[in-house]
Amino acid sequence: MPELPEVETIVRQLGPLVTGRKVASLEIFDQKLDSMDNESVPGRTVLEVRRLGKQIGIHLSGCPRTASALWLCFHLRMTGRLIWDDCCQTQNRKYLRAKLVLDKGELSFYDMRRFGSLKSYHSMAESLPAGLDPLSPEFAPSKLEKMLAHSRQEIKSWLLRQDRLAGLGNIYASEILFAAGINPRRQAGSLNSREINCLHSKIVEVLRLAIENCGTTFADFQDTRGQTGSFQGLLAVYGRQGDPCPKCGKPIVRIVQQQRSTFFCPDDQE
DNA sequence: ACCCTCCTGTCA
DNA sequence: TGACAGGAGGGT
Repeated sequence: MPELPEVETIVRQLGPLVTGRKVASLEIFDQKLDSMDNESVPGRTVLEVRRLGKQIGIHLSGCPRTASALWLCFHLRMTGRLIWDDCCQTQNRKYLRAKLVLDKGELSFYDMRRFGSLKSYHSMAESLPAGLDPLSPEFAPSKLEKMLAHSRQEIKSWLLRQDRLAGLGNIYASEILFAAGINPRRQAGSLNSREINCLHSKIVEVLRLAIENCGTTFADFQDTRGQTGSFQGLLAVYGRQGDPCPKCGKPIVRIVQQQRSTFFCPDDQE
């Protein structure tokens, strides 16, 4: 499920639930996550929960064994879910990959496709060579213009590059380009100043609106409380090939770029 | 700058 | 049976 708005939703919920709690244990059930050193986690206290791009970082204090603080970083990839106190047994236990047990409550990491990851770092920055967060104050039109300059990559593909902007994914890339009226096949470096300003403002607007709506949910439940987002009701083009374009009424078209679907309106996106 | 792959499941 | 799924690292 997770692009920036969904991850932000999880982080906002998780923060108040776990901050100040003490870690009792970290259980790993999937061999793919075995590189995680779960012995070094018990006894630490949760200091904060933060998002970096699409990653979720749980900041842990030092402990008697190790003085230095630690970041537990989750990346949910396609099907990862972090579920707080799964009392309702809403999730299929078969996909339980790890569990962080606190002095009160527990956080379960489910992941059907097992693309997700859990690793520990001494700082969050080292977890990924991440690009700029599009919701950070540093993200200005001039900055976007510099990043786009000379790139011959198609703008849709460029928007998915986490080493440039960290957090956009396949849904919001299509939605943002539709809102900005920019054809997904345009070369990134070919956008003029007017288009870049528009793109910049739509990136921020679409992400903020999606966060206000707790993200997009396709399957049943997603977030830490098993709640669903509601932004799927506001999607203009994603998954809507053949549906009438909200602006002009002509059919939305689906194309494939780098083996991934892109949805757009050929009439409204030049 | 692309294509494949990692997994498991659903749907046409 | 084959296409596709909200992601991204690795190889060419």
